Amino acid sequence: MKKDPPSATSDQELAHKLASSGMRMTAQREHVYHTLLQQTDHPTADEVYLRAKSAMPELSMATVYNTLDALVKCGLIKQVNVERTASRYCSNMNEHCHFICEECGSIQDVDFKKDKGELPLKLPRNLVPTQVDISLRGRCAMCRPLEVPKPKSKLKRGAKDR
Amino acid sequence: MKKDPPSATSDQELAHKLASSGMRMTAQREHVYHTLLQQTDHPTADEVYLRAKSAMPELSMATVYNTLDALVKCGLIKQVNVERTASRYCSNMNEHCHFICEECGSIQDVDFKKDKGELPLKLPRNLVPTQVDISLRGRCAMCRPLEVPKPKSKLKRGAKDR
DNA sequence: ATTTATATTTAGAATCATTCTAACTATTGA
DNA sequence: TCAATAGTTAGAATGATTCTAAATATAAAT
Repeated sequence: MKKDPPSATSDQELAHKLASSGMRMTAQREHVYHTLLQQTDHPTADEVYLRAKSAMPELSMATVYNTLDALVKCGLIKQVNVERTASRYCSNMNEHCHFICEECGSIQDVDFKKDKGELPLKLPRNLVPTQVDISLRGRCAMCRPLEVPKPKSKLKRGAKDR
Repeated sequence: MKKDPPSATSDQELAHKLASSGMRMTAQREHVYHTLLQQTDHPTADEVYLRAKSAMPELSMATVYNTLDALVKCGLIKQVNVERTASRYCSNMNEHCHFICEECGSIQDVDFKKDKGELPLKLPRNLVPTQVDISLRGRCAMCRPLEVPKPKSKLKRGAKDR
């Protein structure tokens, strides 16, 4: 539950990446970025705004949008569009995809396997994708009614449920 | 270029699928559906509205939205959300995914291979996806600058830069 | 340090896709 | 033929995002 203090490494990375895209390091950008690092759920711009505003009350929504754009352009965060509702933002920059719970709307990261081969697609030679987005839909563990395993005749079920 | 006349088979399928979802067959639904079948690009609701309206001028935008919803619910069309802009609609009901051109915005269908194995994902056992969406981004054949073949060592580089 | 140029922030207005509302019309079934 | 239900319509409302223009901060050049 304890949150890390703003780490020098992430600040340096931020400053560096911003600079290499010709952008300046500002208090707002630093703060919004740290807000994103603190909770690795997938907040909307509005949620980022509310969280960040509590420690920086003058912060505006417009700045949050500008900053999120800037961070996406620098390659520090990802914009996640799995629903038709508000965009969500993700500070996990490892290659991964998303599982969206149709019940509660939560989003979880799903990693690729190490030896990710080719996708099973009939992709014409003249189409060269630079990016692949995969999203999965279903019910998360919390929302799925617990499956009652078929009772095995010999074992007593549920012993460890207590 | 010639378009097929409304086919009896598709009308029957429409009537049947609507009925089995407790919905009625109406002139507007039939017309919107045929509009979608005529051009297999991936029109937005607005584009469907404009195309359909030309032959049925009293048609309203609200009805187009209602109808597209109804058709999606019946399993006759798919809603395609690859951009943050307006939803697009697709009458190709084969399992497929989409290639979006970052240059011109066009969308092409990409089929899965027959023997589509497992996706290369580290999917926790407690997550059971009911739907998988894959979208690819890149430049389509039209927009990709023709690849200049690598100059062989004998040729003077830069000669053609003049 | 002071000035100048440029980037950033801000509040609020504007936009765009979509959904909602409420009155009207069409269809179905008693 | 009448009542019940479903569908259509125009326009208002909504929600996320972008735009605007003025104010402020930062960096660069004297």
